[in-house]
Amino acid sequence: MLSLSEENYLKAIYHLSEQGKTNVSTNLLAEHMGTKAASASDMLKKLSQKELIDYGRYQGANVSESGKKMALQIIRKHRLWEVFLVEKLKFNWNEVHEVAEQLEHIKSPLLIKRLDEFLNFPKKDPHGSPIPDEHGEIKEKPQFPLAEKPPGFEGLVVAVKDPGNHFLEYLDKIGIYLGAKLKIVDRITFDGSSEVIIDNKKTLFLSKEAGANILLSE
Amino acid sequence: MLSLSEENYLKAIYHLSEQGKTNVSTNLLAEHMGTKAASASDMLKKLSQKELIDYGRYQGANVSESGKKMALQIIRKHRLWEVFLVEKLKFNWNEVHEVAEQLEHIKSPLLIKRLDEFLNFPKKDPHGSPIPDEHGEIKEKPQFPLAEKPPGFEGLVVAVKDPGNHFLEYLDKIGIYLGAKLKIVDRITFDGSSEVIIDNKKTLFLSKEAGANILLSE
DNA sequence: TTCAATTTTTAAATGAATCTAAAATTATTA
DNA sequence: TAATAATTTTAGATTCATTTAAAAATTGAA
Ligand SMILES: [Mn+2]
Ligand SMILES: [Mn+2]
Ligand SMILES: [Mn+2]
Ligand SMILES: [Mn+2]
Repeated sequence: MLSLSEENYLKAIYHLSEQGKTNVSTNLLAEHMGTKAASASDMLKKLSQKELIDYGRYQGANVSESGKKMALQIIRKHRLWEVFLVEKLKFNWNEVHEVAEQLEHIKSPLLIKRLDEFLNFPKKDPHGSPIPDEHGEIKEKPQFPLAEKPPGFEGLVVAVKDPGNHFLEYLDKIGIYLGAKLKIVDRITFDGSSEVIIDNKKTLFLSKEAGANILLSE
Repeated sequence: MLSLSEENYLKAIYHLSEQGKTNVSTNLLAEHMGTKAASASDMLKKLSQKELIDYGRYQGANVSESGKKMALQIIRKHRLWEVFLVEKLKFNWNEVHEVAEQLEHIKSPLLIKRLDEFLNFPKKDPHGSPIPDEHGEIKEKPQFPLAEKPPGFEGLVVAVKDPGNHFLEYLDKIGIYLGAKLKIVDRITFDGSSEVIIDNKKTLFLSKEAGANILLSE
């Protein structure tokens, strides 16, 4: 059984791998965990001993098959709890992550099975991220950062790439939500920002950064 | 902020105090926690330093005012989660305690406020124990162990004193549940057992121990 | 009321998770 | 490619929760 710290580190390594980074470095991991490199280095050794990651000194880490499975189960729990908080307890989507960070460590297979049933087997968390099934399988339709699509493109807002608090608050403020219909009207060459229309109604300008963080369906 | 261990020890001291024991002893506490006396002794010193208990070397411990408040908040969370598990996730009443033992440590005032609302402000947990309100107030109607009431007495089953797994399973098996109407028909002098009728239907014999653990309303 | 049994505390160790500082290794750049 | 810079690991401490063993205090029985 993994400790709370082991679970959090393993999840971080998995998430960093997903973001393209292969051979996750000690410094990057420490930064993500809010700890120092020495601590991350110790943990890499420990997770490696448990064969949850492939790791060699100075070489960086990658999740192993069993590590990936473990990580996905933790992520499954995290996202199911986030759905619960929003759907049942009326949390705002920017209030759920911290609490889910705690709830994801509760040990009870029955609890997760029943929670999944209670929530009617949701496929997405409140930020549009897919919820792995009990075997760690993820099915996700193709989605694209708004900033990468040309003017004229129309799609639905299906997720945010990095669901940070401030970004979600900003989306609330400007009226962008999951499921909103969004048409790209123009791309400003000067700064890479986008002019968009939401639900055929409101026109908005989104910075390059915002556009990179909003994911659209085809 | 209290650590997980501190919370569990404090709660244990509170529960033991409630069971009549004044000046909770190191050994008794250790036994309840499944640890050794040395560990309990260390923890008593620590909780005393934080002024959550009144304690002097060799003198035993009693919860202080602030300690009682803390303990009742943890118990509030524990019991709200138990209600959630039974009412919403269809757990049996004998499956909830272990999971609630974990869930009670989740730190989020908003979560508990919303959970309480979601459950429609329950006053009792699935074993009939009262749920303290947000100020730590408990209101409970008088209740009596079945074994202490004479033949002829009629009342409702309102709680079990010590909701251990095996006892709850046993109650399920013989058809006793919270809210059942129960009439005491006879008391057997030989072994202190009781003959009872449930819901004016089924006649049963209950051991002295079982009778002491079933609480009836007036 | 004394002294032996019991209880409680303290001392010394261990393992987990963290830190700072120093050493080792790898990467960069002049 | 050799020195320097950056990264990573290791060494040595610290804090927390636990243990075993020994010492101290209390209790209670003769
Ligand atoms: Mn999250
Ligand atoms: Mn977490
Ligand atoms: Mn319980
Ligand atoms: Mn607990």
